[in-house]
Amino acid sequence: MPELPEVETILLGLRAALRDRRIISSETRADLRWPVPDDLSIRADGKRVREVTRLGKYLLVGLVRGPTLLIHLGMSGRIRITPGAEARAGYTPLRHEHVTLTFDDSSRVGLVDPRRFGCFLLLDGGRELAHPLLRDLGTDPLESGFDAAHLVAQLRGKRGPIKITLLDQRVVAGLGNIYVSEILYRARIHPERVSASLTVEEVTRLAEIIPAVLREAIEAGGSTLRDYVDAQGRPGAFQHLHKVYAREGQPCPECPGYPACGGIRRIVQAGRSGFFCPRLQPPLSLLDA
DNA sequence: CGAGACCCCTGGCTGC
DNA sequence: TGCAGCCAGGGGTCTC
Repeated sequence: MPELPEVETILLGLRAALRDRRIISSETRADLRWPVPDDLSIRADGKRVREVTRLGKYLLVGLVRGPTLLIHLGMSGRIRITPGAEARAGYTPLRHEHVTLTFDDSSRVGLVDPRRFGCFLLLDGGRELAHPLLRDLGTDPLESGFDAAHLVAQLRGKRGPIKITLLDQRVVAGLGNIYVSEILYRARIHPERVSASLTVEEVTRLAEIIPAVLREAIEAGGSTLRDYVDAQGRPGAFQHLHKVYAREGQPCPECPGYPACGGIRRIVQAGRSGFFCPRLQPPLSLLDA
């Protein structure tokens, strides 16, 4: 479900809600992709929140003199925040609310994830980046280290299609299926182009467009296709600004070729749908072969 | 190393 | 109304 813009939007809500809060108790009702650690209460209860951060699509809640909660929302996960005043009047976990934390002001934070592709793990404080799930993550496109030279280096030697390469979290941390289609459309790059065949000019364009699209999406509160809502329960609006995603057969908004061109195309790569304009995103460059 | 198939799981939608 | 089949914003693991 959530890609970087959605996770970032959730992060901002979570950070505001958890500032200086202390965990009073924690409840686990079901396991996610991996079992929720059964020593969660032992290690987390009584600990104060130090900071809430994000790495790619992972949320990290660091606790003072304690572990760091590592949360991934998978395809269908969301965070439910209930203010203390409301929770004191009575609190009922939602269907599929697999983990609930109660804080010192009675507020609750729940992890709701119907498909259970997400995770909720504990990392040792101070050694978070050594964890296998975080160790190999690529650069976050909103960080300063993400620029054209960096992306050129990342794509060097990559023979796979650019769409699949950009989805690889070791190459760029945080991109997902929606935004990759939107980004390649805006960069006028066909999703099947061999990654290493992109010209420096094209990669430079990508390196500018990737953070630009993500920032615009964050500004709009993310994309809601079916069930995404932020930590306060609000849907995003960026889906209204999608140019190609899930628009097969519809006219590309910037292409004069419709209806002769047949409109936006859908292709499947690595089992996932992708969308592009066949005229604005030509399939081959002279460097491909 | 890379690429592809398969798996995890629930729910919404479509077509019969 | 029921049901089968397909699809979904992610990603780990295994095989070749």
